[in-house]
Amino acid sequence: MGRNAALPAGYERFRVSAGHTPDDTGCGLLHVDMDAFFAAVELRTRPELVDKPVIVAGAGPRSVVTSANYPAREYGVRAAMPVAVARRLCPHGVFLPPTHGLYGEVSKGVMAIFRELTPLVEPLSLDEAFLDVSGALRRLGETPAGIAALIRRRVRAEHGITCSVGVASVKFVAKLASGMAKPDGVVVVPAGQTLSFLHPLPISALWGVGKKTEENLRRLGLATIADIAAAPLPRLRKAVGNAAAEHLHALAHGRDERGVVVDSPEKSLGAEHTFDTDQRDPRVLERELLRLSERVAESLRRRGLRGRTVSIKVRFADFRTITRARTLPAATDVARVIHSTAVGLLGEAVAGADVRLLGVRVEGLTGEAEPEQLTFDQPAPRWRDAEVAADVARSKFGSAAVRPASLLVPDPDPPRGEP
DNA sequence: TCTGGGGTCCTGACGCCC
DNA sequence: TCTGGGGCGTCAGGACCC
Repeated sequence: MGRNAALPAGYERFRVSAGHTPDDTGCGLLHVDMDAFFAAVELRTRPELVDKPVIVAGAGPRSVVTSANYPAREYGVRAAMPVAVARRLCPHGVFLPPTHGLYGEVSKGVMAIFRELTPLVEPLSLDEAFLDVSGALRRLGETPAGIAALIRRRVRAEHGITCSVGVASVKFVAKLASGMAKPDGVVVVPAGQTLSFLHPLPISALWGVGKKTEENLRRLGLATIADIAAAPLPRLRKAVGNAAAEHLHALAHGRDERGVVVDSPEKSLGAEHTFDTDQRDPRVLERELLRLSERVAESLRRRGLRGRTVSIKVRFADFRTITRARTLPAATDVARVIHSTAVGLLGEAVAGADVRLLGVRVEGLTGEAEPEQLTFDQPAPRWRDAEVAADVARSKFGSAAVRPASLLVPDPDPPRGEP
């Protein structure tokens, strides 16, 4: 849902409006971003709420806002804000629980529209994607801005939500442009005006500059993208490290060689849970690790993946966060194996401390078909068979159909809103 | 204000092997 | 036998993104 920069003063010339379309020759890259996606999807079935502040958020005491419509934003409500704060800012707002399955379906439909127009589609998340349309212009008999308009018409007509589009000659400029187009608009940055578009903007507009990097750069007296472009590389390297310095310097000069990547393989897969109240009972923690391991193993198997490195994440009551990892002799997609590894790591990391969050992640993913290294302590393949059988049962009878016995005892911190 | 859950990438330290 | 260095894998942590 992006960092929305409102259209800065003097940037009207980049906006597409009735009777005005900036020169879009050479602008083959589009960034399409749904407006307040989750909230917009919820409003399709609750049209009476359209002009009211609507906030999509979890129900727990430690939940945060996942999406807020524009009326809610007028009260200062933002994504990632604690729900308690959002309620204070907007006490009469309508708070809705997220329905993730539905967002996934709408997202699929929207991405399908994109793929009808060009095969070069790179989804970034459920609600946004880069499109390379340079090869599709002649076939469609359209200009880039024309394709942007077509996309917006179809998304609205077929899915009942609005989106904003940035059109530019390089990816990250298209992304900045879509943020400025919000809500429900199009911004075109002519190829020849890329630098005059970029240079007045604050450094925080650059992809990869968050709070910490911004502080580091400001300490050097760098405030705008023009300052970054003019700064000597060695100075930048000292402030933010080699990779980030090269990256930011290139972006500040309007250079972004990255093309649209259609299929990038997943590198890791994980699940985590924040307890409603901090927990220190080892039995509760191990049971939560089992639940998380089950979820991770299930989604590995669903995707036909296995992973070699199991890592856990522990956030303590004081918000200090640690990770611990162990690499296995062979890749796995078996919950039992992931869980026993995670429990071992947890024992080493947590000694009677209050735990706020637990996470399990599997990295070093390979396809199921890739050869597996056999070892003497290979877990009995029966565990995997049993878990695959449970997958089948769950797909037939629902996710609660098959659970390990230890997950059936009363839980002091029951998971909420399981899809 | 008091901070979710899903990810990616980078850096530095360290051990191992050649 | 000792030493050094490069390359690589692993691990931990931090920053960033949506």
